[in-house]
Amino acid sequence: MSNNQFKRGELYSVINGMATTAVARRLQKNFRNAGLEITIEQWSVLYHLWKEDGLSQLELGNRTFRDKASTTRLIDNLEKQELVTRIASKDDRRINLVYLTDTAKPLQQITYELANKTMNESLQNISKEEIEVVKNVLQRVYDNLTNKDLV
Amino acid sequence: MSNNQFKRGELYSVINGMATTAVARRLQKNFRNAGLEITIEQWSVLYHLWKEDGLSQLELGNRTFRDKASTTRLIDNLEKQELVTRIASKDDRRINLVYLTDTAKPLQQITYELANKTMNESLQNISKEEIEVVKNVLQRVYDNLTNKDLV
DNA sequence: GACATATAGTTAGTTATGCAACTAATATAA
DNA sequence: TTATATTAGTTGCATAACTAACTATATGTC
Repeated sequence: MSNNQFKRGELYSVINGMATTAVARRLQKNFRNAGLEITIEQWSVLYHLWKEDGLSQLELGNRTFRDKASTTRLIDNLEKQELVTRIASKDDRRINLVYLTDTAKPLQQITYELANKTMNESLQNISKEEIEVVKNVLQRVYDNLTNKDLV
Repeated sequence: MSNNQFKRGELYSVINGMATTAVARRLQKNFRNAGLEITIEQWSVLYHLWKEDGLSQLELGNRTFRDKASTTRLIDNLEKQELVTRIASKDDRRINLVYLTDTAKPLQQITYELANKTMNESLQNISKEEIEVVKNVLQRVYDNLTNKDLV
């Protein structure tokens, strides 16, 4: 069909996404070593709230590539740790708007630094041009799989 | 420190590995649509056994980038489905060698086809050269994070 | 041989994932 | 305005991840 076939022996290493998994693990380790109790999944939610506070659960799910059930539990856990609060929208009471608490705010600076540190560790000896190609290709892969229905 | 910093706004999309996640989800969906009951994680183990049957659990963990606890459960589930069996090594009874059953064998052909189909769907309009760059960079990222101790 | 150490695998505990079925609130149509 | 459909979020169920503590077997040293 397409002409872009991986050799079979290489299929798994690509699908597995070992590199991105390793980056996530390293970031988690860097959080833990700094005494931060949050998971990277929780951080991914906080990250988007620091950019724009008061998003709905559905919107947070979209931005972090999760379904709504996963988003619900993640926010449950963030609420348990008192890092966010749910506030029902005045306009539409089906919607929960998620807001950062004062506890969450000081985490922004330190976690950004740890994320940058992690990226530096990951990207040693990799050129800006290569990074651009990777980002671009991963985005196109993502678009290939989400912008059309399953055949 | 390094000169390869992502802009903050781009950090998450890279760390999250959205593309590889999307590929994994699509492969899972393609399995399900074909009536196959296995998860992609289970498939990743079968994949390595089809290449070389009778690996130890530890070796399977290494090849699929999992720790031993995760490998144990995955093989528990594969055994429940009667796709593999554990046989204690004669030489060292600590070691479980994992073997494919006759039930697993016919899955190889169909799952390889579905994996190739998934890769074709994912890699539409992406050139061989770009794919080479991505594979190379991801490998180097992985090496950066695993070939040395945490700072 | 006896004791300490290392290794392979298991188990417990916590978090996270996805799907499917459900509730509650809103929007649409008759 | 009442019945129907859609939407946002929750819950149940199953799988999977990692860490830490554990068991059993092997190895190494005295």
